[in-house]
Amino acid sequence: MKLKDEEKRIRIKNETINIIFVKGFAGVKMAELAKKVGISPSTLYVYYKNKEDLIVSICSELIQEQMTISKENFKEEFSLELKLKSLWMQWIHFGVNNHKEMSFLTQVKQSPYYQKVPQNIRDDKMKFGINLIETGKKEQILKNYETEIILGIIDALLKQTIFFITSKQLKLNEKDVNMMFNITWNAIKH
Amino acid sequence: MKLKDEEKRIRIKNETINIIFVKGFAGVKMAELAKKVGISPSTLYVYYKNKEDLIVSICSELIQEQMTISKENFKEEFSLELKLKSLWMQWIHFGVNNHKEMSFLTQVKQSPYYQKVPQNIRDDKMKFGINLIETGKKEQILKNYETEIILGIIDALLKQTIFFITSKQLKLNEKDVNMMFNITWNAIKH
Amino acid sequence: MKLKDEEKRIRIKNETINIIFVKGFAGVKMAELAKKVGISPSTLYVYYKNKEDLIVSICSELIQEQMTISKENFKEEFSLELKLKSLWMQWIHFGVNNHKEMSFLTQVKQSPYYQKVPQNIRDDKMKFGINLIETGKKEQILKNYETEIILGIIDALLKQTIFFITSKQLKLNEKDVNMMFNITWNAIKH
Amino acid sequence: MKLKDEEKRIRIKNETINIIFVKGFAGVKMAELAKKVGISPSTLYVYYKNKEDLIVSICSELIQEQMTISKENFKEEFSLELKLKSLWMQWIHFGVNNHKEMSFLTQVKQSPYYQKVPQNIRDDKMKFGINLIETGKKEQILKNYETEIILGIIDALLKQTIFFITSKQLKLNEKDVNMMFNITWNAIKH
DNA sequence: CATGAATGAGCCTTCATTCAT
DNA sequence: TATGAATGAAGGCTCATTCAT
Repeated sequence: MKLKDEEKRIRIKNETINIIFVKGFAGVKMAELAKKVGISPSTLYVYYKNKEDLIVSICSELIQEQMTISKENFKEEFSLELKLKSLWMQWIHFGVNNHKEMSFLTQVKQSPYYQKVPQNIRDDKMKFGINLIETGKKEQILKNYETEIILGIIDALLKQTIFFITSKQLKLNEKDVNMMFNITWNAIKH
Repeated sequence: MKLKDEEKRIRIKNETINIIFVKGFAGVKMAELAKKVGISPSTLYVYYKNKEDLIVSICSELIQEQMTISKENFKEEFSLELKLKSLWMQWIHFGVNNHKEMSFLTQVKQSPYYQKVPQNIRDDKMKFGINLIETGKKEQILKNYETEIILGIIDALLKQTIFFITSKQLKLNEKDVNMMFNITWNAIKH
Repeated sequence: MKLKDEEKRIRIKNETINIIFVKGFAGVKMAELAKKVGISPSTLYVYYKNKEDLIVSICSELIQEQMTISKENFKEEFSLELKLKSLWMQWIHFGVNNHKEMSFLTQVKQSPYYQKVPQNIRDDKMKFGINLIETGKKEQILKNYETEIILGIIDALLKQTIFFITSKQLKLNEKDVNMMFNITWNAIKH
Repeated sequence: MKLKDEEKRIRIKNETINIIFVKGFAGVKMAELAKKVGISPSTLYVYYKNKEDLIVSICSELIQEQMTISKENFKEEFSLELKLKSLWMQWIHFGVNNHKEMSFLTQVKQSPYYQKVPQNIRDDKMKFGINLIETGKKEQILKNYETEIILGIIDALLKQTIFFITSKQLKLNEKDVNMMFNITWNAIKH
């Protein structure tokens, strides 16, 4: 019984992400969402308090999934460059394999709903990277830029790489992805 | 006989941009917009056919303004690096001084309205940069990456720089902006 | 000066009739009418007090034109049958040559505007026919039905004949028109 | 879970017909209609997709009701004259007892909405009469006029009869209705 | 828990008419 | 007189949410 419910909740979540990917943020109509999931509109309200709760919950879950992945496969014995590269690759994989989810996050971040995502979740999101970078700066492996700047550069080039991969015109191979990482690394390393 | 007021059209435009900046894309309600401009809702329809026309027209105008600026102050005698840096600085200035307009464009691009912006306007937007880059590749000053990749790298780091400048926490000085250009230049130069 | 104005009034009238013929009664938008006439919407209000006045005035004028035509070519020395046939032919001609005007009248009669046409104009409309019929009944040439019934029968078959002529599928010749009159005459003659 | 209420749909239908009868075609305002039915305006959209659907659906239903009635009580063994008279009487009864519905149909037919009534429904409407008439022409009982002409004559006199009966001034008795049928029959019989 | 009908609040848009020149 | 901009009043429709079963 409990399992079945959880499965329905997941279907709602996936369908929401899908609709936003296809029709954009304004395309999420509760009635249409219900129809695609194959349930009644009012049943949505059994699983989520209201539309805001639906969007914010999914958003929070996605952020936390993203964080969890960062922590896995993290080898303490790697050099900073390798640690970062390993993270980079994981993020690329996550971004490419969860293209729709990334699109969802991008759109929610520009909407008023993002304000409602609990502060701690929004904060935690970057903590992992921040730690890594601050260590790198202390050990004088990374340039002494403000942490936000280094993070921003990584983030900008990472997202651009994912965009390249998922865009239909370009077909990036593994060498290209390495190249993009090298650009990033050269930009921030001492 | 009152004359249609170009100044009024501009006020509508600015107020629209302002509302989108403050409340996001879904916040544009024709009635509220009219109120802020100080006219009657129906008067909006004297200047713009409907909401879509309002958004799309403003978007088209902004893109064209942006292009016009690229063409000014373009010195044929400069080296490629200086040409690019000059463009870079202009774009930075434009982006920083037209922060709200940039936010408007970003949001429209993710909305279905962007499809309605005339194709030629959407195309022309990048032509200027494309020419510069292809010349640079021919002269072996730039790396032989696909043009879209070089453009994408420039675009990602440019936007990130503008974000740094306009974000409240960071206060980038001129040296920092130069630094961001150097990162970009190093990433694409041979 | 006066002439020019009158000519403009007539253009407004004709365009109104035309629009109703093409787009139906709901199609008369003051702004569109003005555009078709080639004047400004506000100029309409120089010639007609408001929309109701426009419709009602045109309607009244048309009814009176129709009446005037009945009186012309009326030969006192004709037999009743010939008088009626002569009227019948005139009405047919009027209806066919003023197809759009007839359509206008038909539509106005079913609209609330018709209530605003002065009672005396609405009454007078039929007086000519009424006199003829009452004389015919007295002289026992026509059946002794109530006058409204005889008038109604004539009216129904007359309009149907006009409809036949103006409908695209049927092409009535003169013989057919005579035939339709004979049907009518047989229906009412003693 | 409340069940969609067929009875409510019928109330909407009747109220629509009523409003058009009293206020004419332009008088149908969704909000007012809802008020008269005793529901919320948005509830109308549960039963009909939009205003056009409301009008067109009701129109189609009425046409089909009218056809169904023609088929009932049709005696194959009757002579053509009796068959026609039987139809005539049924149509008269229908027209008189469904005065408002007839007024609805008349008005819709002159509006652009009528174009949206499915072609097959519009076509079928007359098929019954057409068959009867063509048979009559073959058997040389009816005059050899074009079928449309015979149909038109019947239709014109039928509607006029209904108008006589429902008009307040005249009170037709059964004899008068017979008389009107005889006029019609004489007009078309050989 | 599940549902589909029902709704109120709100939005975009139209249009006859008036205003100001 | 002629005009085009300006507008208030209204109408159609949507949609998140609740009601009643």
